Amino acid sequence: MPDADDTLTNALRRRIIDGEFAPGTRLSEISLAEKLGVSRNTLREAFRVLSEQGLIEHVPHRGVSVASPGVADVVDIYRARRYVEPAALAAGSPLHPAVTAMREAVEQGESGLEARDWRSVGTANMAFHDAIVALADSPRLERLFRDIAAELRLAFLEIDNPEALHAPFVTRNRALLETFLEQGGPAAAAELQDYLVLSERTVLGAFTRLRHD
Amino acid sequence: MPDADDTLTNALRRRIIDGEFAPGTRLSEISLAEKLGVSRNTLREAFRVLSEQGLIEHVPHRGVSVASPGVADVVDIYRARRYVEPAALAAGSPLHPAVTAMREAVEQGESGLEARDWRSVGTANMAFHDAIVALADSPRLERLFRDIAAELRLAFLEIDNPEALHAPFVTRNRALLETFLEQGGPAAAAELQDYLVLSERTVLGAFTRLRHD
DNA sequence: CGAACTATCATTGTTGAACAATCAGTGCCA
DNA sequence: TGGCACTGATTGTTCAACAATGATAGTTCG
Repeated sequence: MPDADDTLTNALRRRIIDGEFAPGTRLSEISLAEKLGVSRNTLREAFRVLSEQGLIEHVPHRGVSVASPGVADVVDIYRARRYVEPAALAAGSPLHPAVTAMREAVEQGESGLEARDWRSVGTANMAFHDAIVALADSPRLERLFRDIAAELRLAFLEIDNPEALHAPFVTRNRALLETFLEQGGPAAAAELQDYLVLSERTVLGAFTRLRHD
Repeated sequence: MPDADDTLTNALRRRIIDGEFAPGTRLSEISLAEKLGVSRNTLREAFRVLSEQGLIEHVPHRGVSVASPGVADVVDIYRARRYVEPAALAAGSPLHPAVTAMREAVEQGESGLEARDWRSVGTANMAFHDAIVALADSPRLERLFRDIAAELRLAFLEIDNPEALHAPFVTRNRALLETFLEQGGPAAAAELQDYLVLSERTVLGAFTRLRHD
């Protein structure tokens, strides 16, 4: 749920997340401005925003390129997730509106699994964890997670084995939701810790298997 | 330790944090650009960055103004701090380089207290907590804290009773550091929890005492 | 032959002026 | 008094130009 306005920034953001520009791709001001039908100055403003969000990297006098998260980034992203998500879940109330979003995300993941639409499964997984963070009712933590989730999507794009990446976690999401509702936040938080460790290991495994750097 | 480059953005950032523009002040593009000796376009790019960092608020077609954190913001900021700082301290190693920074911050706070230089005490306090977050070795959490700390400074500016705000925490910082070194991370984390609750109460108290909204 | 140097070129950084789009305040009118 | 068009100011955006920087390629010299 990124800020609805800022049309250009969000359009560019979506394109990047959707993989239209592969991670690491250099984004030329002139050609991209022409492609998007905006002026260089306007495009540069959008660049500054996305750069601050970590979606693109800006090297002075060398332009911007789509971020291409490495192993260190994935490790850091999961470290931050472990700081935030379990604590949010532990303190979250089962009556919180975000629980509805959690449930919907689980169901959407299940139907995506059935249709073997891994892309949709990945989106549902992210929505599930976004809902967990929303339990904390903290705009600032939500912003952090939004940025982190976007970076993670770029990492997923690099891996390009969506089934192994997303499919295993649909049933885990369902189980986590049930634990949360039936046994309460702290029990679910413990389960989420293991969940995140496994998820990180999955991503890192696919990463190092792909390119050795 | 904000990104060293981006001279204009950082210059503006520092001016805002230093209170040159009071919270809520409207920042006119034309006059400010003239004042800083840059063009409107360049200034707008800096605006986008600072807006993303939460230091200024941007309302479309109505310009930007210096953020003026309210009670809800302070509450949220402390919520986020409680998520991050105690956990970082609990898992931190006494051998981490950031411990040196913690020690230096404590000493700087003590000498500031002696000189009754509350401004310097406030800076030292922030540096202390910044060092705590640095224990986690997480660039993304550090970025979160950097933004949060800047917002908090704006809230402090609004209150304008620096002694009550900063002085009580110098001895607490010293005590917290000793607990961390002598009794370990988890004990220090518990102490920090209470510390943050007290700090939040101090800020909120001064806030509601000042303006009832 | 290879390495260092230099010239060229493309791209980014920044500016200034211009105009459209929108908001805020004013005064008019019913 | 309450709504309404009008006006002025500010922001949003574009364009063209130039300076500053980095990358490339070609050249020269050891």
